Amino acid sequence: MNINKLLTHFSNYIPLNEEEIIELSNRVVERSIKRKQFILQKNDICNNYTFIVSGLFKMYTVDKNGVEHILHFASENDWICDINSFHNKKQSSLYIDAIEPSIIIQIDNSNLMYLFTHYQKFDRTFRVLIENKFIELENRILQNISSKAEERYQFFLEQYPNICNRLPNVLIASYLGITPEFLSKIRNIISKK
Amino acid sequence: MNINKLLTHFSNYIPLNEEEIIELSNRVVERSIKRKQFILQKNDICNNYTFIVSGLFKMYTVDKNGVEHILHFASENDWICDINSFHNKKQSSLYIDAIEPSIIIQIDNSNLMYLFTHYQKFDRTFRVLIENKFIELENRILQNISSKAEERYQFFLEQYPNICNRLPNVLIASYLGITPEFLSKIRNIISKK
DNA sequence: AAAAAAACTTAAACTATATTAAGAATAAAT
DNA sequence: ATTTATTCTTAATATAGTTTAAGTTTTTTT
Repeated sequence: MNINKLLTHFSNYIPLNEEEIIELSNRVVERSIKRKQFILQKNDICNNYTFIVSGLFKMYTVDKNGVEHILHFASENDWICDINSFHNKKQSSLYIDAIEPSIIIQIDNSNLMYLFTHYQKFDRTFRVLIENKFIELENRILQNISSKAEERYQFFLEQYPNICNRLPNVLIASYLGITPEFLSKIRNIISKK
Repeated sequence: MNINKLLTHFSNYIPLNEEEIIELSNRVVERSIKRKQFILQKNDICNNYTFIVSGLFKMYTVDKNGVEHILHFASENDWICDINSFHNKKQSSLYIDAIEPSIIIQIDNSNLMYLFTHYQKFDRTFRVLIENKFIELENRILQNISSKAEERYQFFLEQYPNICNRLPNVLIASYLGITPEFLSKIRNIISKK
């Protein structure tokens, strides 16, 4: 059962007891998502925290010229959510769609709030979860303000070995904030070293 | 009393009851910090969450060439902490020092853990705090991967009107990830518009 | 008030990255 | 299996940002 993958994930933070497992299981929904299917679109309110059982997603904006800028990738055992839209119930400016066919488990706003209110553990676990994501983002900012594109690319390959070979370079370039043409040039330079 | 500023800050999230106020008050320490004084240096373990009553701090790395890269500014009613070092008790790669003479209130790791364990409210409040900081960082990443330096500068001025005129341009440039010379050029271009 | 340190500006030469365009290679859909 | 769509590459030209260096202004320290 896919819910087990979620329970194992939680137990990496704080193990859940029987009651918490039941409460959680009753409040989540499993879905199967096709490649290119959206789970969030601009102007929607993001009403779910999404846990990825298997597959791969990208979260991005589209600028006035139609160019995508990728804020996050998320794959198995990770979460994806527009937290700003989710907590403040405001329209999202982001899209989330599947890069690979995926299986996800979602918990919606009211059910998550119920868990937060009735079981301290969830507040705690989601605090730690977001702290870890915050640390990741801090590192990414530091990279962006202090390193050239080539270093950022190398760092990306090292840091995300499990997803980098599942991604076309166009998407990696978008994540790094460079054009695909320039990434191609960088790859050429690296290969000659 | 400066502790009131911290209590008011908390009450913007969830008001504290009498007992919680007492517990909190007994577990924090107030300090006065001079300009240029460090509250965290590289290789130290960050043992405190720091609330700023008044003043202004910068948090940054120093690269191999001795150049500072500013990850965060933090001023009155804000928190500053190397969360990675704090939670994982590992050596920090960051510095935090005061740009202005400042008054701070600190809570150390063991006291914060005590509050987390005994009062759900703190877990909750710190979750929401970090969620908000996460959202800010997401916006900054989006800016960095999708905008030119001029736009990022204009956005910075709009988003932080309270601190931008207290900061020398050298530090703003470092935060934006550009050289001071180039920021000077940008400012010249803007002024001619 | 004077001296020292830090910040700001300008400009020329250089390097990193973007843009445009086109063809080749690969993957996805029918 | 074929077609269609997407991805990758190359190269020439353009723009964004850095480096170096020097002079000026402002702020801080003595």
